[in-house]
Amino acid sequence: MPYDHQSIEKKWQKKWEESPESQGDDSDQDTLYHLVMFPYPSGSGLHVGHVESYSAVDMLTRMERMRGKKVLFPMGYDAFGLPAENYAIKTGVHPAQTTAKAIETFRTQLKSIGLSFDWDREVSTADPDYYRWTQWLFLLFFKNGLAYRAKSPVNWCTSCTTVLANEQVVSGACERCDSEVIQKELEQWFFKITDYAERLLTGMDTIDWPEKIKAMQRNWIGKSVGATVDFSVVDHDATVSVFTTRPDTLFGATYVVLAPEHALVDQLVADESRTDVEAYRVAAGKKSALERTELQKVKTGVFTGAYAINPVNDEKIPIWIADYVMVTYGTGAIMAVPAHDERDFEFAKKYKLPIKKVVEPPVLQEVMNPDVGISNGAQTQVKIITDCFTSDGTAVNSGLLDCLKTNEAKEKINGWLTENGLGGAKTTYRIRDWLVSRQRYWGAPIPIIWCESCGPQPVPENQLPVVLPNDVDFKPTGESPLVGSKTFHDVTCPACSAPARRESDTMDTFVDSSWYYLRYCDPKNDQAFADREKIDNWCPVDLYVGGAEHAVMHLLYARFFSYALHDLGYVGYEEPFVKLRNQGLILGPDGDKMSKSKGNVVNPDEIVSQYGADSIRLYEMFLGPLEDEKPWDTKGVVGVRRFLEKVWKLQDIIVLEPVEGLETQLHKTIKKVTGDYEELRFNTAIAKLMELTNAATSAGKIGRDQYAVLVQLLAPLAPHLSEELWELLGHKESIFTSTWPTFDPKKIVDTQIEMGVQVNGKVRGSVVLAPDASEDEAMAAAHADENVTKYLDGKDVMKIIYVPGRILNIVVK
RNA sequence: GGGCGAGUGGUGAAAUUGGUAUACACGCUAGCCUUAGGAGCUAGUGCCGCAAGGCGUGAGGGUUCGAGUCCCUCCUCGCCCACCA
Repeated sequence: MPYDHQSIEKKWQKKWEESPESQGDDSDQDTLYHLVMFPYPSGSGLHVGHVESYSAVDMLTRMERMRGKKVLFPMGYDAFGLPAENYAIKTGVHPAQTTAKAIETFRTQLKSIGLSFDWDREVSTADPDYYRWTQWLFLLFFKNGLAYRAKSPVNWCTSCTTVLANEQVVSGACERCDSEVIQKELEQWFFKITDYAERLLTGMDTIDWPEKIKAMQRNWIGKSVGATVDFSVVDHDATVSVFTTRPDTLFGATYVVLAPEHALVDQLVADESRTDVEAYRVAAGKKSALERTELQKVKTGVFTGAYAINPVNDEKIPIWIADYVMVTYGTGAIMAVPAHDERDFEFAKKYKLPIKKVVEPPVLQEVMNPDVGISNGAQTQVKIITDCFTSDGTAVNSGLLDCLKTNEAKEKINGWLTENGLGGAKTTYRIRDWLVSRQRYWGAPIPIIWCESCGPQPVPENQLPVVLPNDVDFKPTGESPLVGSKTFHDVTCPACSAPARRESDTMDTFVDSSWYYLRYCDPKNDQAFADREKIDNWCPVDLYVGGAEHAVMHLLYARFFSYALHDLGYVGYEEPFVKLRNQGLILGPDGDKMSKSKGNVVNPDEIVSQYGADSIRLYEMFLGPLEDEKPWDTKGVVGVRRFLEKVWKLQDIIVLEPVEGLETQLHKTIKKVTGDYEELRFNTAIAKLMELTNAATSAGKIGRDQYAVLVQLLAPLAPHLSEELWELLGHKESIFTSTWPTFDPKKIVDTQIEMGVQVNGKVRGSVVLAPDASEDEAMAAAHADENVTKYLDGKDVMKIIYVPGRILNIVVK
């Protein structure tokens, strides 16, 4: 009987559907929560990249369940979002229809690869029963001061006349129509993620995440320790406050720069400079974010005609505006110290501004290698960029700071600034509050009602969800399509009953995905987003797997939500995802990123029908380490398919008694495979299973119980085939109700091992020995090897290094 | 400019963490079988060399009995961030 993947996979998928494996009730003690990033249900269906991460976690989940753990492993859909809405603009087909159809397709595809999701817990963010709680969470944040409304510059597409999210701006242009994106000042809704900047930073020390993701989040949060310094303005009743990380260089400040958008510019600018300053501000405002950052080669600026007083030495220094200073960072103003900052140096040279040296570089010093204890001759050369020195050193020309090292000088000047009420130590963060409102249709409506007299009022909880209306025109106008819906827009104020209007913006879809893993814990609950006990039973998530592209968006937002919900008493922990792993991109066969335009997209359906679900699962895991980028090679699928066929054929050579010669290898395989699965190292686990299969094939026989163990080890990877073989072995119950095999430590000890013999460090032969053989025995064996003795003849043995079981090295002269 | 990571056969990749480099698989070569095969089986396959032997993990140094692995100096590639004061 040949291995017929199609009938086997159909048969078992049907059985799993009819009697899904119990995932345990919510009061179980021995629980794990395995999570994969839920997909956006795109019209093009499941991608091989989805298969990669879902298969990996499915395998670990199946093993843990066989080891007696209750594992929550849910799936859902991140169903709101732009593509469906854009499709509606083009075709008039309602996003709800497009999305529902795509979800159908995804579900069918996911089931076709035999993933053991708990389908009872499936969620969709576009479902009113889901977004009702997204809205509820918005109101929770609103009532607790974590959601607020403010004016802010946002990305504006001139052609689509609509706001774009940062991620929808590609190289300064609209991703949809490729036209220019400019900055526009609009009033928007924000979440106060900045309140959590420090905790989001320090919390990372407690979680097992890839260093790369942590680094990206740290960089995004952008903590910077320094000081503020207040400069009074000559002939004006005004103070310019600047932020600097080098307060120790205050004596070297020779001018002050404000961002063009800085609020004080209007007040300070001298009449004779007004025309120039205005022209510069207009020009800067027109520049896109792209131009302002990428055309950084040339710095430009304009003198305002005003002067500031350096508080530490009473020097009168000019105030400039320049767009190399960002209004959004620090105080939007800097003190320029050209002698010790490259940007200021460049600017000062261009505009002939004075450069004053206040830090002396340290002298050259010899560095001792602490490991060796002797000088290795390496030296640290101080970095001198022509006349600009940016490293630490010793203060000079700095009055009270003279002769102090940079660190000491910082401390001293900060104290002085504080004492004199002129500023002092200050830490800033680069992260900005999260802009969550979108002038879009296909998202969760923001549950706020605007009243002339009462201001923004939360929609009463018993009126949630605020359901998306259907009487809308999707054509972009610059306003949310919801404005056009009379049934939606015109309401009464919940506080005073006066006529009022409903907020017409919807929420960023990242709000939906910031809490979805909580909904899985209790997906049918209509009293709360989830029951606290159920959350605490499963959460935090033990293992989270998904793409690295979400490093500073979803993964940061979800952490913020978790911290906020913790503080408000809704969850019992701060960090939501204890362990995170990123799957590497699967590239096209040509080594390029898969894309429709390149025509190198591999459709998993075709692989499933031709080779089988078990083969595609196994193949994607066998490709290489989960976290690496790997090119797809359809020919490689043949290899794992052959392996499955070999396993299938082993049925023909089953014997009743265990085959002695396979016993050690079997137990070593149990050990290796179990450990590898735990670490998500499926490629080496599969290789080990192949070796065992090859060994059994060569031996021409395998014991019935030995075969059963092999099938069990294979079960998480190739669930359909393993179920079938398990049944053929005479079992009535699913293989996944069986107990995961354990190895016998006594059986993994080799009685004989092959060991290399080196002469002067070069391998010259090998000997077969007991692993605990004595040095004399090892030497005797080595002398019996003529290739070894050839190199020993006529030489004196100086030294013998013998590491039992590892190596014998004979040093001769 | 900053951060993270990687360079091993023709290809995807292994290497018990300092102990016989290239496991496993693809591909390729030869042979067998077959009407045929994008099927199966057997053997071979790092490089140079007829051989003995030599050389081999991006390059060059170092430590060590022994280095893909540790240390130093470089080179190349990938990803992310970037006028952040």
